[in-house]
Amino acid sequence: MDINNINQFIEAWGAMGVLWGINRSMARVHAFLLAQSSPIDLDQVANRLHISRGNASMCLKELRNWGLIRRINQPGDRRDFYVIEPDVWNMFFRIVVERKKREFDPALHSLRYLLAEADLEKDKKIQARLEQMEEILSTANSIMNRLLSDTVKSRKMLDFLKNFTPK
Amino acid sequence: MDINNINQFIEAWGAMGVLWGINRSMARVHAFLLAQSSPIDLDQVANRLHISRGNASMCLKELRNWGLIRRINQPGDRRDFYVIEPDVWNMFFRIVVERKKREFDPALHSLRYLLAEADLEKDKKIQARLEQMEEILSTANSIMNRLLSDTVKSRKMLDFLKNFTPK
DNA sequence: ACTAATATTCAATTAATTCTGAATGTTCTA
DNA sequence: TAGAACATTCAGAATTAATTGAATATTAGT
Repeated sequence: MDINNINQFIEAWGAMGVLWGINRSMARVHAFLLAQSSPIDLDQVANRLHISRGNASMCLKELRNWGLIRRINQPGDRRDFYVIEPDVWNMFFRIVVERKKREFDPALHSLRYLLAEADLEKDKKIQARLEQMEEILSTANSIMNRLLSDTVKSRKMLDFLKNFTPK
Repeated sequence: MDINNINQFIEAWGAMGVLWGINRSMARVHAFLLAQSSPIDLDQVANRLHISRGNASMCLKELRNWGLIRRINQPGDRRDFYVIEPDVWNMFFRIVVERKKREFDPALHSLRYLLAEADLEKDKKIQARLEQMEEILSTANSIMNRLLSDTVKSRKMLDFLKNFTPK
């Protein structure tokens, strides 16, 4: 994989990351590590992507929180090195888990809170609408919880759905 | 539903919107319309949420692009009025369709482009990783396309999954 | 315990996004 | 076709988010 292609990939992934709620630097760091086969240290990340060491440090930390990369140590070397999560399937799994936690769960929580606290008696139409929303999100929530508790199960589910149509 | 509860809901929904990539004003306008049972015009939106008429106009336009609200006309009234998409299930459906279009599709496209253009021969490990990513995203893509082409089918699928565990 | 090498934090800066409101466009009525 | 009522656009202002880099912390070797 030559330099130009890696650069192109890094920028494409970076732009895309912005679209789906991961900041640009973090997505670029992720792309860079995806395109490397040996461990990379903080300086290499900062130099290659032309970002500050502080920013690189924060991006690597955040990618680790998402479970997308791993920190490893080389014997006889004090520096921290980073590699991409080796199981690709697991990588997507982590992204879905993280996004559910950040986006979906607060939405459901806020809706439930509203239904519990608000005095909706006066407008049945609105109450019915919000209750229906809660029901749909609850169903989605329990399906996701069941699937995301088990990588193997998720993978089987995806394979199953590939050839399934409800009638 | 009293004023305080509506206000609380609007702000909660607004904050949440930011989390999941819809801007604050747009999410607040959406929340306001969700909590109304009769059609609302642009002035009412701007006044109630303390935003400019220009901003209100853009938010209403964007919500219409997402398919989350409808513009209607009252006979004998020149103003445009807006109501929430009446079918709640359809509302979520629209959100998923729109987010797939904006987030998922460009990701898959950029990955496919890279695989087609890049000279990956030199590093089989990276090539294998990217190909596996493409395969997973392609599978997810075809499942989504099939489901999202048909509201009724989607609904049935959700009901089916509620009680299904792959073994 | 001191020094050197490396990593992290965070206040200040820079960049990106959102919002405003005046200008402009559209549509209806007379 | 002129004017009134309403809607939309978009350049610049205001706000919010991301980034830098100097200060601070951590770790390992001596």
